[in-house]
Amino acid sequence: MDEGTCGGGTGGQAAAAGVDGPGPPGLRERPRDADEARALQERSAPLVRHDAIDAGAVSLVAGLDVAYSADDDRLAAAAVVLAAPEWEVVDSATAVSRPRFPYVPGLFAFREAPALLEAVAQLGTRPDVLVCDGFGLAHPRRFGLACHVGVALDRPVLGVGKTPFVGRAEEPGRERGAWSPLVDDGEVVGRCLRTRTGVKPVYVSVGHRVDLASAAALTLRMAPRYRLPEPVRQADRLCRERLAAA
DNA sequence: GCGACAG
DNA sequence: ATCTTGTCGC
Repeated sequence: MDEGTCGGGTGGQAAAAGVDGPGPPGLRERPRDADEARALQERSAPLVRHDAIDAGAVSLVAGLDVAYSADDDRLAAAAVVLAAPEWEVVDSATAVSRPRFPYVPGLFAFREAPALLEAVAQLGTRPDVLVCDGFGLAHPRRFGLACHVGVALDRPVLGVGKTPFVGRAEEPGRERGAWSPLVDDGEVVGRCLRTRTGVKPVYVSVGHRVDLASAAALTLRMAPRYRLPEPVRQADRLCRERLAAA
């Protein structure tokens, strides 16, 4: 593990009171190369669980996102916890480090997950669900970032992507709440969901310990006003801010 | 073989 | 991801 500077946040100063955990082997280490990374994903994919959860009963959600520096090679990860039903920020943490893996479509998690897990470990709050900016099962090997983070933490995680990666979906109805299945290789790997009437839809997929219907319902509840779920918007804002600071 | 390819 | 202003529309 490289050096990494962490910053606690809004709520608890006492670190590590929230989510943490060793998780299964491999997911917290850096693969030697792309082949090893792919093998690790194939080995981990069977561990993903789909559990139905009551989206309306979820009260604490953590949004996760990463920002990259324009000039140097720093990267900042943020985890922001929001409380339903108004989604006000109740806790947050950040971690600054360097990418530990090159950007390769499909191996995205090996780049961002280490810093994200570091930020999550700093939280003083234990969220019911975590939301990643990216995909879960909607991935070539059915093990995208949301699955990687979910299995590593053994916590409920879902992914919300802004642009399609794998699979195809028909254009959902124009109204908020309309959706269509995201299908890849004959398999439903996610859902194309319209969170705002007349606005480009988002792509929801299962990360871990949550099923697709629950993930979509929760995504809609977390996005009462903007296209992206509030936790993701807040995490996006915080990691950029953290990068702007020294 | 060629192009596409989450952030 | 990042480089980047104003502008059209609800």
